[in-house]
Amino acid sequence: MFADVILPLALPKLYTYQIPDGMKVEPGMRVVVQFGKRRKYAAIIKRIHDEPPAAYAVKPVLSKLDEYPVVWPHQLHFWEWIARYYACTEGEVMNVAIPAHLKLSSETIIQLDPAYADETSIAVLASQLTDEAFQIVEALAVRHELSLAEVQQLLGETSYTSAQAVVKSLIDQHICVAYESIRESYRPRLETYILLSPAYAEEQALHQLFDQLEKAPRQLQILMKFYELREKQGWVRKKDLLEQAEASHAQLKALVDKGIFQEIKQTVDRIAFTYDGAIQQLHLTPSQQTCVQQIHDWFKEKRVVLLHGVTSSGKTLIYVSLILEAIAKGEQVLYLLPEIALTAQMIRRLQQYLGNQVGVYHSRLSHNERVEMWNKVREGSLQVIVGSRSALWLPFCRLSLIIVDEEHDMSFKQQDPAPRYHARDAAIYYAHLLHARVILGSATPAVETYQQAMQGKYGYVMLKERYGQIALPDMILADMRTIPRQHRGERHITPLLEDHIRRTLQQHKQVILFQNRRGYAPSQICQVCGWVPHCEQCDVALTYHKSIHQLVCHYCGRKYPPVTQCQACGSHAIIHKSFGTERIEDELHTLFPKASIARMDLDTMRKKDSYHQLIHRFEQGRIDILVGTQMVVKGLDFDSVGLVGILLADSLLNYPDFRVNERAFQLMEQVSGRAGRKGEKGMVVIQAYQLRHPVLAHVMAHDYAAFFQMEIEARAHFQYPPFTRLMKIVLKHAQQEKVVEAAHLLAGELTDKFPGQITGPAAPLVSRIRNEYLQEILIRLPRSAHKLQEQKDTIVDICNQLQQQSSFRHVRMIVDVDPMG
DNA sequence: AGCACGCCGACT
DNA sequence: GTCGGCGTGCTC
Ligand SMILES: [Zn+2]
Ligand SMILES: [Zn+2]
Repeated sequence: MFADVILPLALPKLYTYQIPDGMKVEPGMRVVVQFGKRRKYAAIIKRIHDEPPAAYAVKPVLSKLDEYPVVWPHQLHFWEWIARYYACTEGEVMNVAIPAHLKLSSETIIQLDPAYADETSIAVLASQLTDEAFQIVEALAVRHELSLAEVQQLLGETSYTSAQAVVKSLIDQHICVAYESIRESYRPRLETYILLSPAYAEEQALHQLFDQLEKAPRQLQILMKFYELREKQGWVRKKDLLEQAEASHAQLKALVDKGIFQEIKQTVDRIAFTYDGAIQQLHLTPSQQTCVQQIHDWFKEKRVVLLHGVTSSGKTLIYVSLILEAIAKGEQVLYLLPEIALTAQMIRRLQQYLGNQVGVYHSRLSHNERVEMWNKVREGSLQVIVGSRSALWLPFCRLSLIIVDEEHDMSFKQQDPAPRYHARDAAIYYAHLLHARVILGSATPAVETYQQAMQGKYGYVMLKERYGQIALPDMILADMRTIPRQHRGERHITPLLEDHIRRTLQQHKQVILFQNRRGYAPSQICQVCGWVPHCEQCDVALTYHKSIHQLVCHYCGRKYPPVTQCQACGSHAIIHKSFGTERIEDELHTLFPKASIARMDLDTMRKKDSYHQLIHRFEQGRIDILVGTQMVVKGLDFDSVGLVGILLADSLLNYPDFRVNERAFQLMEQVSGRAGRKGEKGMVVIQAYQLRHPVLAHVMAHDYAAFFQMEIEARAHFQYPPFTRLMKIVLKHAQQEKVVEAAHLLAGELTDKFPGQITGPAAPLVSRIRNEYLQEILIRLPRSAHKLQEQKDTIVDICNQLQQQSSFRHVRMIVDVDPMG
């Protein structure tokens, strides 16, 4: 029999190995195989068959690593679909899908040849070998074994030749021997427990023991404590006994040596499920009950339901209700959140209703913890998982519901290593495969999602009621031009915002000021109405390039002369403006010298725990004004925020990205949701130049439907999703001329094949990253599934052909299916 | 992704 | 003449 296996590498094909007679394996099990000259990997069996390959000699499966499959057959189908849809290899999918500790690869270990076992024979080598080679021999004489990595370390930076070359010559001279070592890296956690020897089980023997220990009061004390602990919890951990009896290791060891105690090692869970609070009974309001009923009705005919609920409308309780039903039926539920930071908060809320039936899974768990969660989900002993997108890869055995909360959030799309998958979209496909259901939850649904719901492809349930009668905040626009002319450029807070901050602080309430993280898109802007020129073809904001004194479109690369007159109001007052991220703390300090001001962004939150510390300080009221980027929008459920300020809405509105409006609307709506508390109305001040921007009007009115109507028309007119599907090819190379040449060639070939579907090539806004120049090509693909896949495959072929040409071998090409920007 | 093989430049 | 640079191709 033969096994087609997936190797954890970016290889386009499966590889076939022979299964030795008597080895019992199944698809989904990990096996050790040799791949290439020496290296060994843990590969996953995808298919078992009896078709002997004719074209090559087959190598045998060396051993099996699992008694049970670590992934289910349905997962293997899912991986295959992901690889095809997102144009990557199954090996790359495997690499993101399974925990690092289930992925094994061998390392080369070297030893001295037995002929050099004694010191004299080694000493002889000193004169024959290079310094580096002899250094290795000396180290081996002491340590017996070295891995190739250790050799590299030993030679360090002083080495001119690679460790590999030195080792190879030692092996060729028969001074060293090498072998490949592959080891399981998962280590179960062991804890030592203390038992009383069976000999003392009898009462009589026990009495004798107490008498016997009369002369050893410390040991007697330990024995007494042992009884106490055993009585209390039924078992005795060594650690607890030592601590509570205040005993030393030596004293306990004496008892073990005397044969009174026995030590046993037992594997224990790393993740403690220790929620011991009261389990709350779920009470739904009438409108929430109706909502649950509506979801059930939709599920009779639809796989996916969009739950459109304004902030704090109690979406979580709806989820809890559905989770409880699934648990009762013995089924599993996956609850996906866009960011790891949100999982901790959510799990605390869910535990109030579900106790210890909930687990977390995300990439910040330790490698060993991830393996343990993996196994619990596979066995079905854990029914509910809250996690970030990586939780989608867990081996669920009875998954019946996937909840994608904050489904509009673009961080569900994986950016860098392939597969560049969208967890929401992937979850919907996975649910099809498993006959499971999906709930997409959001206050501001993604345009694509809402469109599907409006067309009847998804069920749609709206939850209007605001929980606890929290009123929507008052919305105020502040004109940036009210900053006195002489202070323009140095001041960024309008008199109106300043006034509202002052009043809020006087009422001892807190202020959050939002600043956009994506900074710096230099553009032209009308000073009178705030109009910004857009590309006629792509509908994205044009960027002003000072060096060439031209406006550039970052999608199609088209250049325009600078505008001199506003196309909206006719004014000639056009200026250049960069919507960057200003450090406004100094300004705040000057305006409010007594207020305590803190900043929350990726840079200041880099240190471990600084995030939680800051939140804690804010909750305690020790921070008056919190300035932050996107981080302050997500996740935090602060209670006493009186005012939220958006420092410069234009920085959200002018980014060259076809989704800007969607992003801006979602962000401003979400920021607004932070203002206010139970019973008290909050306030939101939006500072902007473009006061008449349509997105702002919809935000002011909290009118999602109107926003959607406007946006969907633009998407239709400019042929963006959901009316087409997009594919982006990013080319990277250290030399600008090289990427530009490759990009133009590629775009040319693509245009031949798919006329009218290609935009670009063009340099993106950030055109150089880590010493590499970038070029991007955008391709519009049809919506119908079979044509789509066909065209995708052709595009990948064209890319590979170009890559094959020796002059472009070093141009990196990254294919991004359904890109976010 | 490794790893080996193979073909050209600067050194013994 | 050799050593070693890395460009090219393959791995069941
Ligand atoms: Zn104007
Ligand atoms: Zn354009």
